[in-house]
Amino acid sequence: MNSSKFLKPTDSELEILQVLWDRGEATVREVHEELTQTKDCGYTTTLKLMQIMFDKGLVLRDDSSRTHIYRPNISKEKTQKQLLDKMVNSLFSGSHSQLVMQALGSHTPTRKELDEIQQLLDQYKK
Amino acid sequence: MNSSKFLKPTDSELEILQVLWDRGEATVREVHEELTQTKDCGYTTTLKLMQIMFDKGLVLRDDSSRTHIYRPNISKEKTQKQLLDKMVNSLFSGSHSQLVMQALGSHTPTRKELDEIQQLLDQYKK
DNA sequence: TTCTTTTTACGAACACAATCGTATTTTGCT
DNA sequence: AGCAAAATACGATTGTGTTCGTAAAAAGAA
Repeated sequence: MNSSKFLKPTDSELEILQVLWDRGEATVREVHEELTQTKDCGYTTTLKLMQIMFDKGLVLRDDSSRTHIYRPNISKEKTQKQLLDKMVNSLFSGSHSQLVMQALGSHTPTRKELDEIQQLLDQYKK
Repeated sequence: MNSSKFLKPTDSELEILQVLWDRGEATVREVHEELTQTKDCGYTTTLKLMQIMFDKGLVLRDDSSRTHIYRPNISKEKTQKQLLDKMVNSLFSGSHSQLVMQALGSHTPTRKELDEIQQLLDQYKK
């Protein structure tokens, strides 16, 4: 009964989720260290954000020990799907293939990428 | 020298742009009529949004006659590309093909869609 | 002309995201 | 025990998106 309702993470929340998805779990300190390699903000800012995410149910928290340990409570795949669907509806008139075309068209894929996509396509053709 | 800087339209602004892209141009009334088929808001809300969009440079405005006429000032394609790129970076680690895979995987494409994508793929393979 | 309708303009209110300063609590070191 | 470092909790502030009420201006109808 958690991830069924549509919770759209904000941009900052996505940055944090990215770290949690990568590492599986992390402390505020660990997340903060990683974030500050890209952007610049105070420790308490990261802390506050993660507390809010906990309140929203976006992450789980183990507060049995002094330093709390956070884990994602929504899967990367599900989140990707949700935001992708939202984009398809708001920008591509609901057409997934339109989006695929645009994604493929706006950057030249590598050989490997081509093969991967081709494989998926072949699978559907059967 | 206008659309070079990265202007990210908000959700509400995208709804309005969608109408303008479809019709080419429209009055506030026309946009509002179309919007209220989906969502529910007052006329002045739509007006205010479009005025803000004008200030931001997202739309052009012909105010030579009593009722102003609005036209988009950013192309649908360019906007799609911008937001798609943003999503690829924030959610797919910069991998376009990852996004394509997810988009294809989360909904079964029609025969026509398959052919279109295949055609694009073939083009790259050469 | 006078009244009603339509449109634009302006500003206020509300919600929420993001940031940070400060206080409190806990841990570990001397 | 006493002190410093690290972590959490709390509240305030700022910025921005969204909504709407009201006023002013313009157009049209009686």
